[in-house]
Amino acid sequence: MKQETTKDRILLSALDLFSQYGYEAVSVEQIATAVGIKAPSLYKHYKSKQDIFNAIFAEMQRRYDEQTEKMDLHLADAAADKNRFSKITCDTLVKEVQDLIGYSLHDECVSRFRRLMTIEQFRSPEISALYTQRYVDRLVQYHERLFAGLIHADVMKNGDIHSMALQYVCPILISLSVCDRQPELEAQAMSQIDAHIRQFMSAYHTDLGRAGKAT
Amino acid sequence: MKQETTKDRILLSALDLFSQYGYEAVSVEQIATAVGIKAPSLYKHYKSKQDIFNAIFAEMQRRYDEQTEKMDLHLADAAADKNRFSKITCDTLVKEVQDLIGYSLHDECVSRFRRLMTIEQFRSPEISALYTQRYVDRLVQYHERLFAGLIHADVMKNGDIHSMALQYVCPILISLSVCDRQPELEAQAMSQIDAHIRQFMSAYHTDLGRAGKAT
DNA sequence: TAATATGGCTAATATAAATTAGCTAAGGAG
DNA sequence: CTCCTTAGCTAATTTATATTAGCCATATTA
Repeated sequence: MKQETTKDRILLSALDLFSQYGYEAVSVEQIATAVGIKAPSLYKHYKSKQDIFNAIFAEMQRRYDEQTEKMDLHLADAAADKNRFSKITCDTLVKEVQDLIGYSLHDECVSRFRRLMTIEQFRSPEISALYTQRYVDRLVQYHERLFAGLIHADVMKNGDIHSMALQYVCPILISLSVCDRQPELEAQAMSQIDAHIRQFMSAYHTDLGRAGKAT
Repeated sequence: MKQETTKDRILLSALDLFSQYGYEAVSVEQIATAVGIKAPSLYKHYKSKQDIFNAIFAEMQRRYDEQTEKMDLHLADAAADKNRFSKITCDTLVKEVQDLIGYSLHDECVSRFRRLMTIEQFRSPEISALYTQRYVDRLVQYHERLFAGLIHADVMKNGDIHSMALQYVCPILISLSVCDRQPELEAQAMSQIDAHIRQFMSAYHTDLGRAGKAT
């Protein structure tokens, strides 16, 4: 319930601008204007432009850690209860992915920060590694574990789990990046993801009959 | 055999710098220094910093059009000779992708320009659309046509061609972007791509027996 | 050879951007 | 009520950067 402080609004506005134009291309003046104050006033809250950037980074790292914890619990949950895996259907997966994409695309902070990372990813080896870790490896690893469970429960055919996870996750990641660039393609991307998951399951599901309408 | 002119060296150096730091973050002074001349001398060759950027864009567009034409011919070639499709094996595909990735990663201009596009992709709707077209759609469409041929030749199982192309291409695209960020992971990425293609073919090839060592 | 265009240079200019200094009003703590 | 911290402001400072002006040597061409 606490009202939005100026300090927070600066972060929000800066993230918004940085995610469109990149750190260098945005002036403190622009940030200040977006917040509705004058540039020198910013320095009452942050000691430099770089400091604003760092604060954004720290805050988003905090949120990320939070969310990672949730995902881990979610998976541990499913693993604890063996026969939950056998209940997983195409629709379950579609729904899960839709939620994920919806969140990733529509949470302003999350999507803006991802765009910012995309723009700044070549700046340092640390950011590069962070980007891969956060936006590729984590999702792949999550689905490796998921598929391992599904194979063990005889819901999915056996195979190279890593490659399977890649084939499942990468089209989703690419769709996400397309939507980051061209939000107007979101509906189309979502329906492609839907088709992709059904096709994927029709290829890898043990129960071929009802897995999808792939034709 | 014509020697490298200063005008060209400026483009090269500018592309190199832009692809690391982004347009805004690079000064004309840095470009000049990289070329080995003083900043004002640049203006004997290009009328502004923006003009350098535009020239890079135009030149890379030219090369791109050239290469697209080649790919089209390559495909038309294969289509003309029906039974060439049936000769396509896992190894053929692996080799083709290795060549493509090798070129995309090791041709300095191509890889730097892709990084530049990645950094600047949110600047305008035109660049956004160009990026998707160039780095996603084109490869997907190419493989849709390839797979259509392979299905028709009964080499691959039938299915949703678009989804199949996505599942094939996207892991490759993601690997490429990982290597752009972290060149040290290239060997690992290549072997993952190899495994991916074998797994993909083991899932979609009609002749399951010899398609891959996926286990 | 004379004339000219080319491509380099230094010095100058203009502007934008980040940051600092220092004033002031408002709101809470003593 | 008084004091002091907070958070805003304007004005000033510093530095960086893009670009222009104008000089000079070399090389091409008539």
